[in-house]
Amino acid sequence: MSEQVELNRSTEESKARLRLWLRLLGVTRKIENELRDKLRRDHNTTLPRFDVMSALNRHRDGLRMSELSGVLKVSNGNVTGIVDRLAEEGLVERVPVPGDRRAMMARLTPRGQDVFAGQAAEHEAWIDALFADMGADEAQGFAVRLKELAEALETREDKE
Amino acid sequence: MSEQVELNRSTEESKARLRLWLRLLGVTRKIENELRDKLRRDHNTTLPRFDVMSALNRHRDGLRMSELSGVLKVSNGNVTGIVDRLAEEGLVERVPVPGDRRAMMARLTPRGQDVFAGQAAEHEAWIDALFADMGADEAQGFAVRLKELAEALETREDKE
DNA sequence: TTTGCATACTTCAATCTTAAAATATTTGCC
DNA sequence: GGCAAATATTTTAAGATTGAAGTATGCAAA
Repeated sequence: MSEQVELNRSTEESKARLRLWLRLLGVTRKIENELRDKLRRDHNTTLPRFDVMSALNRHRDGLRMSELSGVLKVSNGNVTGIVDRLAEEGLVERVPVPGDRRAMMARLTPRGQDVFAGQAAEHEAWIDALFADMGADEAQGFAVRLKELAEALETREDKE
Repeated sequence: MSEQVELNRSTEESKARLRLWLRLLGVTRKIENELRDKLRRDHNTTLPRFDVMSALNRHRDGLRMSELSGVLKVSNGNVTGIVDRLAEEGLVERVPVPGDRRAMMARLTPRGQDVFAGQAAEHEAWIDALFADMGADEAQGFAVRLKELAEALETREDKE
């Protein structure tokens, strides 16, 4: 009978976690959709392009293609295509890595930095408005907890 | 000077919200990638296919194509393609809506229900493991707060 | 009842995305 | 030095995704 109780508790717990996951996914998609619309409307760009430029903006010396895909949590081939298109427009450039001819650094061009600066300022204001419901303290607490969760995920043995 | 203080406070607040958003996005992508791998490895399917079947499973009478895209927060054209592929495999079927010849209901076939049941059981266990860091109470509190945020987002005037 | 706008869905072109194969280079081992 | 395995990136094919255009049907006002 205590096992029955345990089973019920466990099932309830897993249901709670599942609901949390579905909420997380729903909120994230909703916000992504809003940002996508605004980026297209106001800056004639896309979310993946913004993400790439944002990552490169945080790393002024540039990032290797593989580091870029790692940061963005997308595949290698994916960033190849996005960087190709940004490079065609002169917003990003590929720079060879001294000492390793296999590798390539991607980095913002001066024009890319200018263009991104305008996008980023608005982006921050959009986020600010979308999360208006949440004060700074709560947002920070939330972020800290999510960071712990992320670390737990990284640490996890991927045996399953 | 008090305006300077206000500006600083406001900027700090918006930075905290931005960090929260980046964490939310990062955790969501990480988990999506894990689920994608597992679905492919163990069930030879994809995340969008699972999402469609999951939505249809929660609505046994079926959903109109437009309801389906609304629930999943993706475009109409997108679900058309995914339902096409699921229908080819006999997992989903399209049913005309009596009284409105423009509309179509998508619903799981009996085989689709069987196949999905197997996927869903494992999916719940995966989520349970991924969120092992978080107890049921915390997960529920988190979910409640996200729901409030989602409602605030829905209510927001989209004037910007 | 006809005409025009709205609705539901599909199609289309472009971009994004993944997983796997291919290419080029580096590194370790003998 | 030379070869095998590992690493960094690109290419490829299939699927996913969007936004806009196209098609068919419904609805409502004149």
